[in-house]
Amino acid sequence: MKNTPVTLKAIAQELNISLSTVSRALRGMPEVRADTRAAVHRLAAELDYLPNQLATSLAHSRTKTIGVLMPSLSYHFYSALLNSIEEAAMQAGYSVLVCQANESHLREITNIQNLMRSQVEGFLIALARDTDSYEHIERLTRKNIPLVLFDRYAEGIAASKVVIDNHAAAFNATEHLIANGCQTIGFLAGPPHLLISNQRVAGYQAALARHGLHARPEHLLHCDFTPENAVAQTLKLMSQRPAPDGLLVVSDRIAFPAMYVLRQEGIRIPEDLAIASFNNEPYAALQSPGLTSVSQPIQEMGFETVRLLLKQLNAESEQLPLETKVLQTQLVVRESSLRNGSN
Amino acid sequence: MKNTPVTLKAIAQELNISLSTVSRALRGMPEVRADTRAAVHRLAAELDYLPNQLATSLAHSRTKTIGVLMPSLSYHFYSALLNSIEEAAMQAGYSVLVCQANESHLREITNIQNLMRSQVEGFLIALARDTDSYEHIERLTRKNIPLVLFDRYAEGIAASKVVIDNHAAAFNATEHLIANGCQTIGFLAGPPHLLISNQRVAGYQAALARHGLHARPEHLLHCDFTPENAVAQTLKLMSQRPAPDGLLVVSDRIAFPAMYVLRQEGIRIPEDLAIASFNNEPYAALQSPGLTSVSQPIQEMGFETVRLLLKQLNAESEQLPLETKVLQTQLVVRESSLRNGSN
DNA sequence: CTGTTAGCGCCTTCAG
DNA sequence: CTGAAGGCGCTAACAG
Repeated sequence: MKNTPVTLKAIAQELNISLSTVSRALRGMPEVRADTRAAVHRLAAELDYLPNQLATSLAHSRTKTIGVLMPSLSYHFYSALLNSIEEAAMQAGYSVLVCQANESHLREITNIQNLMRSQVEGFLIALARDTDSYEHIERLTRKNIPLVLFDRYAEGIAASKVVIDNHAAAFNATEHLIANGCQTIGFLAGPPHLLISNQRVAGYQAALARHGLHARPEHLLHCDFTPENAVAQTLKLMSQRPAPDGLLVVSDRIAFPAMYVLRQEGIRIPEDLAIASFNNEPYAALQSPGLTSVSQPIQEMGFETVRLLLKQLNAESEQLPLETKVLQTQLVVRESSLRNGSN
Repeated sequence: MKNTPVTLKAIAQELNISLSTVSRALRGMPEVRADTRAAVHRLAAELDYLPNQLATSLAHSRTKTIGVLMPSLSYHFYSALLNSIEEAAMQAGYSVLVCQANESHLREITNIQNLMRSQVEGFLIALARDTDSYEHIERLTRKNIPLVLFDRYAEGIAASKVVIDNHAAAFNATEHLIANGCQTIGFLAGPPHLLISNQRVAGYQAALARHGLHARPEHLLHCDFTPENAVAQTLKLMSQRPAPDGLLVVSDRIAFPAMYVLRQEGIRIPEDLAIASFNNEPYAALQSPGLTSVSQPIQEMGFETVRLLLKQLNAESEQLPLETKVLQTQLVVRESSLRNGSN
């Protein structure tokens, strides 16, 4: 026997009062007599009543929900970011609907549609690795749907965003390698169309130029973020002549497999090859040697992202000026890039 | 100007036909004339119509959604599991609503409530670390709400579950250490009330007993899964006399920091201390030395979990017999536990 | 083949 | 302070 769902109507009938009175009592509206309110609450508790959120949202035409689109939750960076986003959203009284694109452009598109169908009031998006056109995002902005991009964005999308200064961070990290005696610095980059990767490449190249070092194209290799590919590209890079004595990596996710295979190959870090990377995942500190890495303010990024979205959600006017929040990063220096002889 | 949401009614008015005809046309019901169907589809596409899922679900009293409750998505194991669950659910035409408890009992309770309010049709749950009473879960089973526990379960909950044989896996791993010459084997366990941890402890102790080795209580230490605590407990364990020459760890999440601090301390792996662990996360292979670890069939676990839930969702009778699916694990042997001299 | 009606569970006027 | 009525967007009989 299927127990009939406990609804406002059920409670009302049981108590021989009207449905609307029950609704008011349960929502703590002041104009309900104390004893009927008490009776309602008692019965509701007893029956374990939970409001049907679908119905509430439908009636309100308001879900108090925001959609979050992540490239992949298997990256520690994004799952950590999700935590801060969830917390910030909760504090503001919003729920979060999370989707992962699994780095796929197609999946990103269907995820956005699903979130739209679920009537999310706004979007928080970091682009998937494979996303190389942006009509699905622009469709959102055209409809004036509140949207904030974070971390992985793209140029030309008319949306607010929360990002770091990738160019500057890469510039600094490269200078750090140079200061530690590196003369021939390689770069393991992300996919060629990934903007934040390209910005980091540009910063790296600018630093080389600034210090009169030659940026050799054969020392710039692209990776797709899989460990296998990272290993392969690392080996390829090290087979170039002259071999690099320094290495900047676009992400710890690539740096870890790289360090692994370098150890296998008997290449000493940092003596033969100094390494610096991005994201400063917890595991970077647990490497031997510890991995020098650009730390991103994950907590702040999550909070800022939500803050910018809330601003749009609460805005009176439709056309809010776009904002770009650039967060500060910090190079966390560990042994992987420290050479005794230099600096 | 806020663009009025595009609804069935809007399309119907524009086309001067009835709302239900539009509905039928859009859902591909056969009894609609070809040309009106075409007109409807054209306009819907033009207006970028997306059905309001809240309304659809309300009308159907059916959300085709299952709630997934994870201890934390920052653990690679669980985010990988989520991927396979999402895939299996999608194949069956279900959406997934994910929550993370952040290892908190309280958060787990509120997450369940939120998912109930969202009218999920069933639950997939792995218990949070801090969960040590189960009324919130039993409330679900009492209401006959479809539920499958996976990985982290508890005894006495009347629910189907998908698990591994923790006792056997720990027994095997311990025997493997013994075969590699370990005489004094320590165990870094999880929190004292975590069933799967206790099962692993029992398996470890059984293996020791089987081989006539003494299970010293001072060689069994509990960790809370934070890296800091893992480091502290590792140091504490190694300060015991006699010092262990073998170590079993309840999870790679604890083994990684442990290996790190052991290296810091100049303790050689596996020469001084052979190590084996659980979960076989991708980083286990990237460690130096590679970490021997019990591999769980993540994909299969996700699929089985969904399959058992679907069975309940599609069941005619209310009271389906409970099922427990025990999946096979495999000890992936790497250098961390291999000693040349022994075996 | 199409329109009308009622209803999913809840909220919100508007009367009383 | 309480009840009745209408509506949120959609589906599902029931007529025609």
